[in-house]
Amino acid sequence: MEKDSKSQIIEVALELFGEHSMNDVSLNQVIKASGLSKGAVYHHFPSKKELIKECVISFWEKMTTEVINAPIENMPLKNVLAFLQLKSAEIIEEGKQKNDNIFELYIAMLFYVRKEPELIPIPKKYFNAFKDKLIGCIKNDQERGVLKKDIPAETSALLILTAAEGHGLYTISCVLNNPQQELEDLLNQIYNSIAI
Amino acid sequence: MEKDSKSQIIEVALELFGEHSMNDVSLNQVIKASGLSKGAVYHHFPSKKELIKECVISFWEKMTTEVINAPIENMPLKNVLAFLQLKSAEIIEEGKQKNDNIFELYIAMLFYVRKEPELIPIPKKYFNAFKDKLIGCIKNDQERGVLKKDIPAETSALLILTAAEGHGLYTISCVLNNPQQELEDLLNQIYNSIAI
Amino acid sequence: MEKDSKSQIIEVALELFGEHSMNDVSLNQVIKASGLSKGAVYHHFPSKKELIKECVISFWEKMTTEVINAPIENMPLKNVLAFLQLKSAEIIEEGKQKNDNIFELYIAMLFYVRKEPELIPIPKKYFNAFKDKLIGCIKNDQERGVLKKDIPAETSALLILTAAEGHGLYTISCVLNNPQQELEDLLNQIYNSIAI
Amino acid sequence: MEKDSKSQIIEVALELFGEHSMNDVSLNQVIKASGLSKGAVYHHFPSKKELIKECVISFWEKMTTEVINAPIENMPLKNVLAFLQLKSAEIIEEGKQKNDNIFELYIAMLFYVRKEPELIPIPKKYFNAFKDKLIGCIKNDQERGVLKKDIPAETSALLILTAAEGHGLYTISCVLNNPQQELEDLLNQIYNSIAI
DNA sequence: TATGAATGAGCCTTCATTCAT
DNA sequence: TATGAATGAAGGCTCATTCAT
Repeated sequence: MEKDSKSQIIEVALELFGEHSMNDVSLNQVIKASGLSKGAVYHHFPSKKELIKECVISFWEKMTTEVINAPIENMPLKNVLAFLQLKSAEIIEEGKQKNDNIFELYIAMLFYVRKEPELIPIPKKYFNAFKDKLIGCIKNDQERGVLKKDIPAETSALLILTAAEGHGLYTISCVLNNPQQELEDLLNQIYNSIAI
Repeated sequence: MEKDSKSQIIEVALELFGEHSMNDVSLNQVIKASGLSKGAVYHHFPSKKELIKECVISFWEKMTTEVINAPIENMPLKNVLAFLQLKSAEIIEEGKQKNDNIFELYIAMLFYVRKEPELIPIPKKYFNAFKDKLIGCIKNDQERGVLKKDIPAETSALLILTAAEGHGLYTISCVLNNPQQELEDLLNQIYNSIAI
Repeated sequence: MEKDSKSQIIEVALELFGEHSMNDVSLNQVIKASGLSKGAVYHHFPSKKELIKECVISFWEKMTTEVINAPIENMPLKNVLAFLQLKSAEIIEEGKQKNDNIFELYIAMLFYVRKEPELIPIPKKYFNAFKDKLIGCIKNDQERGVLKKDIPAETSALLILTAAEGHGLYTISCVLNNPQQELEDLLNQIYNSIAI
Repeated sequence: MEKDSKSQIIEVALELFGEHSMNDVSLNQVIKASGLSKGAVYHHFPSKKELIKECVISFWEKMTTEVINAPIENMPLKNVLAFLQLKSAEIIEEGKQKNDNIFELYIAMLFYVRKEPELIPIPKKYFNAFKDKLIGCIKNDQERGVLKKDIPAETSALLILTAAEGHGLYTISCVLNNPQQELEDLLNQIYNSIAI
């Protein structure tokens, strides 16, 4: 079955991309790890570039689904932020234990898109899905009278996202002293600034 | 003079690293661009890795000096934020016109350090210098009664930095619709939340 | 068929190793001489080291078969020694005419094994096959009453081998005046000392 | 003083040649180990080839002096053979403990001369000195009625030398089971065959 | 669909050597 | 005498890719 081999290759490649940098993973490694033959891989993907492209697409699709399925809907923002902290802690911990680093791959995936402009919509979809979910929660809380109504939900959501993103970057570059505490402080300050 | 050739090579390499990704620049390219011979480069740097290391160091030193010399001291925070927006716009514009992208290199430099833990202090110094400057401005404004005194300057500074960082990341990954406007919104919201 | 290319490469390499010293033969030379491409050679051998290893194995296997097939069985020792002299003369002559030198390669092969201890059994097999053949002849002659029975065949065989070996070494280092005469003298003296 | 630097370089080079194979030692290594500068070495030796040449000469001169000074004169052959065994054991032991291998270097030195025929007389001198010493001892013993007079001392000496040489070769190629015992057996058999 | 042998450009690195100072 | 910057050929090796089977 074509489908099987193909998606298996993508999966294996993504795994390797998580362990090393995308640039440092050769097709040979993917081939060896996939257990298939050179010809088989080239049968499914005309070139390495194409394989990577499909990996990027697959990656963002997974991320998007994950966000869409995140049990955030109708949560008070307070809880959402706690959820974010938890996720962050998880990723950091995982990065320490395993050899891979999801966040690093995530950044690489974000960057990759620049070279293939037709792919831009894909991470954008993820980003917007994320932002929209946040906006939804914020608006809910505004309705419930928990958050100030005169601060645009859009900007608040963006602030949460960018701050978390920047914090992640600083974290994996080992520039922060106590990443988890600092993330908590950041999100708290944001929350307090928009809470009634 | 050794100094000349060596620093020239670093300079040329950094330039190339700005145009393509650090990983994609071969020593041959550096050599060709430097106008020197293969042997000459290897005379100054025992390996490509070492050359990159010195480039990373040089990069962060430049960045740190730039921050330290930034005419931010004693500025009201309002102006500092305007200054940040200006800088951001500049970088974005430059990235569009030239082939290089300072921000992408900046991220790569941040990441590189993970593989060479002894280098971590170097970007950390830059980061702290930046944060300290911001904290200074915020405390000044607090003294002057422009900013709320009950919000810790430290966290506010970190919020500005992470939000700007995250915004940069989102910008170069083409995920935002109107980056400059959105940065303005973000910084405004932050400012308003801490202003009296 | 894999076999063809692979063994062809080994053959070509062994030829070159005979002409120059193993160390002085570059993979490029092997590649050029084999008529294949760089990639093809690396497809069959993961590294130069591995190629050399397989050459060493192939060399000793050939040598061993040659010894095992040598028409020495049941010959009187006298004739065997004459046979040895002939072989020696042949090798010396060949070395003078062609560019290669079997004996030099032989020594190199003997030495190589030190760096790859798992290969030691291979030349050892050759050596023992040779010694056993000699021992067989000596014992035969002892039975026939041609050679003294109180001198251990084992040591006599070893004496013949080591003396021939040492003589070979001195010959190719041009230290002897009349190698063939001297070899005859040596073997004669050994023979006489154990003959009745 | 030119003499000092020059002979120091040779000494250092010979040391390295003992540790690695002559081919594998680069001038850079010699330069680094000598503590001198590139230019300095090239001031003394026009090329690597010339340096090696002088090392070869120096090596054989040392060896020759050593033989000439060996306290063998007037010794009964019996003792000389015991002395040889001792020396052999020493070299083997040293090779096991240190990283270097005198015997391997010795062979390389013997071979080297083939490429530079004008050097042939140098190891030849060593070889002849050794042989002559042995001949002297044998003749002494013949006079004293310990050794048979009808066996030419020349051939006996050569037999001892070649057997020892061959034994050495077999020893360092790990082909023998009990090198020291076997050397003793060999020399004993030779001795007995010429003793009265 | 799948195999794996073959290709050749290009990568990082080492080396002997030259030469201005 | 001595320094060390510079040269460029060559070495071992990797890689994406092609293609006959």
